[in-house]
Amino acid sequence: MAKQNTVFKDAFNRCLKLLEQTASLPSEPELGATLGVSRTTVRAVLGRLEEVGLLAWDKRRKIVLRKPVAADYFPTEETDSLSEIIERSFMRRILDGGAQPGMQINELELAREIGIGTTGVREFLIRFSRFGLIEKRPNSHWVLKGFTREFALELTEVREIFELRSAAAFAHLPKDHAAWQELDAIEAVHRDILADIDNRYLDFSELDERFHLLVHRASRNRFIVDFYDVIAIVFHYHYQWNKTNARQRNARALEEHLAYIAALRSRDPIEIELACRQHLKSARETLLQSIN
Amino acid sequence: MAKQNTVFKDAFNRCLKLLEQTASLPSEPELGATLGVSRTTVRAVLGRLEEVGLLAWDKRRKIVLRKPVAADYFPTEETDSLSEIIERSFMRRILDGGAQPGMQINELELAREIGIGTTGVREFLIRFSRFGLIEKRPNSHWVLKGFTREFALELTEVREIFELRSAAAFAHLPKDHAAWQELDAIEAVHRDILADIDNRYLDFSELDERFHLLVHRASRNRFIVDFYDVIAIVFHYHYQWNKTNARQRNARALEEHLAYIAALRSRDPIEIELACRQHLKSARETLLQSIN
DNA sequence: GATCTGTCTATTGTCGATAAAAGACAAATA
DNA sequence: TATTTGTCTTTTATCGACAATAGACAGATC
Repeated sequence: MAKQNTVFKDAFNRCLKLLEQTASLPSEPELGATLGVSRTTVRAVLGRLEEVGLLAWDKRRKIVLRKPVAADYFPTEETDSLSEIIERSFMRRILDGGAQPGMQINELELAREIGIGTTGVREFLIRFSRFGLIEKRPNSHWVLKGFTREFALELTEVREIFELRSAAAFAHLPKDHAAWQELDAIEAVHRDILADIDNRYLDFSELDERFHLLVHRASRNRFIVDFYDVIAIVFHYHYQWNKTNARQRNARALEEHLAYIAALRSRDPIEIELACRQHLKSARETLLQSIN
Repeated sequence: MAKQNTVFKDAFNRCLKLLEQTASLPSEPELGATLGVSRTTVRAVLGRLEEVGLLAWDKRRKIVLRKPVAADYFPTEETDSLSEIIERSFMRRILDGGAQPGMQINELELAREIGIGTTGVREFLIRFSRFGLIEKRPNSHWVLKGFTREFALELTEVREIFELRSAAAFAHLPKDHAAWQELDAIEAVHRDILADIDNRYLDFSELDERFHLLVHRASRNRFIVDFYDVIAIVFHYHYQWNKTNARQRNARALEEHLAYIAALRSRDPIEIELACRQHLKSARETLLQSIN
């Protein structure tokens, strides 16, 4: 096969979700915009919906015939794009400890294990190299530098420089800037999660990313914003991996975020710096604890 | 062809340089270490040297038969690796102004124009994307963000943060650290070039990179050191492109470097910061001038 | 006994081919 | 007249294949 049709399958699944709530579907361009795919894909989805008897489709008339059931959905394994599959698989290896620093990475072997072609692996490794965890020896193999203490310290050093700067810049955003509204929304989610912390503490990871990215964006500097990708991926997988004391840890981080948000609202540089430093310090400690 | 033999050709050319100075060649492993290639390539080089009558090769005996002439060398176009070719070609497009911000980048078209396969182009674009000049729309094209004023400002902002920090760290390196010797060597080259500035002002570009990279390394932070790649590539091509007042500009930068080096030697944080800021300021101005 | 060479295998770099997905344009419809 | 649909072309994502290069191992040589 030349190209996986994951875009189609994922769009199809998301379209089924829409079907659960409406009696008919909108026009092709509108549907395309909703699902974030091209009309070509929309038509393929509609075609399949008709085929399995979910939809009567004739030009502009798209009538839902029955509600979708679980069996109508494509399995989730088939909707993940190649890069998602390989990233997860690769990070698991690194974080699960099966991978020692200094180890060689073999493209072909990796490709076989994940069940994809070498091109995919190569492109992934190139993209991934910017996270500083691997390094290429030209005309030869990649070397795993490993998720070490040094890595974590170097990462957090730059993070702290950038975030302190971004937080300071946040205070200078004009009052009508969309970031303030987003900050309100984020704060509300914080309170929601805290109110039901025992059940929802795992929602923190995603919220954490959303909040810090918002702060970094205030720098209006693409290099600072892009660097947040590195932090996000490390913390994302770190949260998935290290679940010890997760409830307590996340509760504490949520409280720190609330203090940080309040400081941002105050627009007082000193308060902002204090709250930011306080939170970054515990984030660093959490990360370091998981290494040794 | 599956793979270019540029490694072989480049090693061959560098081996010819060695031949100009000796009457016989060392063992295969030693030669490999000198040229930075594997024994396989060394043997291919030796084989060719024998073929063209430059060398009598029998096991350990490798006697030079005649001095190489210009015609023995492979043309330099053939010794550049694919990534070098494509990088140069691509940067020329961006900097020469033929490329407007917002423009779409077509992989196939680019590949045809440069005369390589699409895989090479894709991998290059992925690697290149970390420089912040292009951006990918998934399942669709790349977008050129362009070498704009905003780009230059964002780049120099981060550069200044990192370099000030690295310069401060430099002062704390132990006295016997190899960096101090390298600093001496770099200073000597500065004086050499200044003494013959009219003929050698174009040597500045390479020296500039060597000096600033040394400073950045003092941070002992891979993210800071890696970021220097972005700066290096931009300034490298910028120097090649914008030759107006190059002599004067480089002479000034050389003087600033000397003051900066003296400040580093003094280990006085305030002097270092002053000299560093002074130089970074004029570097930024030079870069900005070339844009508008 | 250490290093070198001959030989062989393993791995990377690059290509062209092909299905999926995006996107352009004109005719149809409301 | 503004959308929508039908049809067609262009472009990307992914694969497998193969030459260049790296690297391993045993026998040869100093």
